[in-house]
Amino acid sequence: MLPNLDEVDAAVVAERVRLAYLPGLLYFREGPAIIRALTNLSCDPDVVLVHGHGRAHPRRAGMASLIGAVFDVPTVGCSRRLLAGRHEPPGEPQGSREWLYLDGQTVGCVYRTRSGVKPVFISPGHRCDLETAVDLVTRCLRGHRLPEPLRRAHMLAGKKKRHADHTTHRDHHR
DNA sequence: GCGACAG
DNA sequence: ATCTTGTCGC
Repeated sequence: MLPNLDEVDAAVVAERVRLAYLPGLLYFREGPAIIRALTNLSCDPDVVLVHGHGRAHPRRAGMASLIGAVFDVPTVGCSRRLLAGRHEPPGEPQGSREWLYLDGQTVGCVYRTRSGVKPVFISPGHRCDLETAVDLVTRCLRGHRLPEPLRRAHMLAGKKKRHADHTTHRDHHR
């Protein structure tokens, strides 16, 4: 939780993906697992930071937008790569930012979370505006490229996957 | 037709 | 995402 970023709850699930990844259709592939994980949380979050885009999507309906709609919870999208839109390159110093435009609309922000690394793409998902989205990500930074909640989720997911793979590939299962 | 293309 | 060699800074 803010402002210390202490972990107050966590839920991790392991599911086998059924669909191939298609740009713009990530939700169909990974949405189900995310929904299940969020359902397993003990506490309901005030906001969900999603590793993916929100409004910065060809149809303005990225993973963050859809996950937010499912639970009617505020969501913020934060991605490492651009999916749609155009922008000027942000300055090198940490904190430098540029708007992300798509079809004449400002759909996100290209933000340099730390100097020397590629910027991240922040866009509001559900029940959130761009200003608030950038503010949330900013307050979740701890000197790394990605905000702490996403790094934490990544680590937990990796742990879960390694354990699942290990368990599945053991001989004494046949 | 060519390039772009979340995870 | 996953794979994978090499380099850089705390």
